[in-house]
Amino acid sequence: MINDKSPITETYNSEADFLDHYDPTIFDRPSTSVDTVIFTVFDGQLQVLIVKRTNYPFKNQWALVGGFIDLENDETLEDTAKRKLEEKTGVKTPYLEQCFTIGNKQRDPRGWSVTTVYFALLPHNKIQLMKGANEIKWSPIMNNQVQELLAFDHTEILRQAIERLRNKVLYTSLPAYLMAEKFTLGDLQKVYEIILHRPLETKSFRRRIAKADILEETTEMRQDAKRPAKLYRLKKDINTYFFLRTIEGAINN
Amino acid sequence: MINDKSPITETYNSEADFLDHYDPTIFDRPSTSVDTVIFTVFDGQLQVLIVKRTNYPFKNQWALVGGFIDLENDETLEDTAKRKLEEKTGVKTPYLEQCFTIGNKQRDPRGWSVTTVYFALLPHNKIQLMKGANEIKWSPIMNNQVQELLAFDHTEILRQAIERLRNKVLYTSLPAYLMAEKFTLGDLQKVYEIILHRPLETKSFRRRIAKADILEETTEMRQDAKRPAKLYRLKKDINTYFFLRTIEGAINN
DNA sequence: GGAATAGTGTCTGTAAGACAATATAGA
DNA sequence: TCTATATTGTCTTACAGACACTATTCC
Repeated sequence: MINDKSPITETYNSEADFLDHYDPTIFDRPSTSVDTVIFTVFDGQLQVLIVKRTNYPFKNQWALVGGFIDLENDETLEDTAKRKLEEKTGVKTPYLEQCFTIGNKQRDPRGWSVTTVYFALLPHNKIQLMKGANEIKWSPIMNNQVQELLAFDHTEILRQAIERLRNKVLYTSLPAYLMAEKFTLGDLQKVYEIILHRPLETKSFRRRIAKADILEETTEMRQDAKRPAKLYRLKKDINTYFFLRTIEGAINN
Repeated sequence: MINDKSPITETYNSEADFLDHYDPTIFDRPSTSVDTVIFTVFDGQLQVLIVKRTNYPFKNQWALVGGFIDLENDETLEDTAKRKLEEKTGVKTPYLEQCFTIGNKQRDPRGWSVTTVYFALLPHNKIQLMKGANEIKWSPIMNNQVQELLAFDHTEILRQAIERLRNKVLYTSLPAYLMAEKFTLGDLQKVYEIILHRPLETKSFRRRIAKADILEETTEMRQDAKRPAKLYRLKKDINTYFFLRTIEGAINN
């Protein structure tokens, strides 16, 4: 992998002159990819989208949705994430947030590799998984991991992404992005509880959501088994709300 | 920049077989770098370390401390950040946090480029800037920017890093990492105020710091002009403290 | 004593936690 | 009616904001 071309020794007259003679192969570069942890909630569990790899390395192992940057067609890193996400789910504009970047010598057997990890939140309803060449499925998260053995360091990436999500749910309205078009406050609370893995006080929860002012009532009610519940929908063009106080729960110690 | 080698069409017998024949030059890769926004506080101002570039592109312009990954010697991205930081400041283990990664087609005139941005917090005392081939200096931040015209998209990177720092200072003990060995509570409050750009309530501030339990008293006092103040020092092996409540200040709206 | 800075007392306000109480459906 | 879930009332607690007050130094 060591490049034996000689380093730049010439001097240039201007920025333009330099760029005219620029040789991108002089220095070796790490490989660069984007991986997206695509979360949804259903069956009472937080689930993550995984894909079976069809190529080496880690051929036939499950992995997070990701891939290399298309230098021709992707304008930005986020474009790469969105492109891959749309390829697999058909969804164009979900909640997408950059999480962190992992880069080191050992994570890829092919050598130095950098991956920027995003996480996406999708409502589960209406998502039709795009079955292309490879298998794809939702896998439930238990104990901060999926049952499948994941390729590369994806188990660790997943663990860190879950931690980030869980932490952020303590002080934001993020779970709203996991909901179907219409939902009840009970539904939303359930989603918070599934992610946080702990029951919340109903009264406090409703006070918080009311304060955030991110929902609007619909005229409809959900008629389930017992008392009907009012259906809400996320207001248009609403940003994630940041609460000034965190839900009680061990952040420190 | 388009690579004209043909893509992989052969099939391999095993992971090992694949790796034996792996050619890293098949696909073009973006350039990958690390930039670190090195903050300190002195003269009543938040300051950032900048270096004058000696090479193209942006020759002779000021820039954040950064550089390319040394694929041979750096094990991880953070190693790259630490190496560059030590080269410039001589400091080995400051507070260092990964901030975000920017990758797009236009940020570098040489083409697709990805940079992972870290921010570091250093106490100003005792730091001897390492004057190597190039000029280096602290530049005060006013209005979320420095006076110098920075290379690449570093002005924007700096802006975002400041935003991140400022936001985090509202609910953490981060500024403790900017302090000299011994300091008074007044000193610490001043640093909070400089970063937040607003005066804080002394009583509330002291309550918060006491709650965080990150400091220990020394027996010494600082004898300044008027009433002496008790000197504190950061406890050993203390983590950043996360407060459950944010200091009042517009996060939403 | 006066000025200046260090440090405390204490009242108010806001939102979270706890939990009891009430409301509305179907069986 | 009873049961289950939805929804509200309200008391307590924790901690931030406001601001007055006290303490300690030098002049």
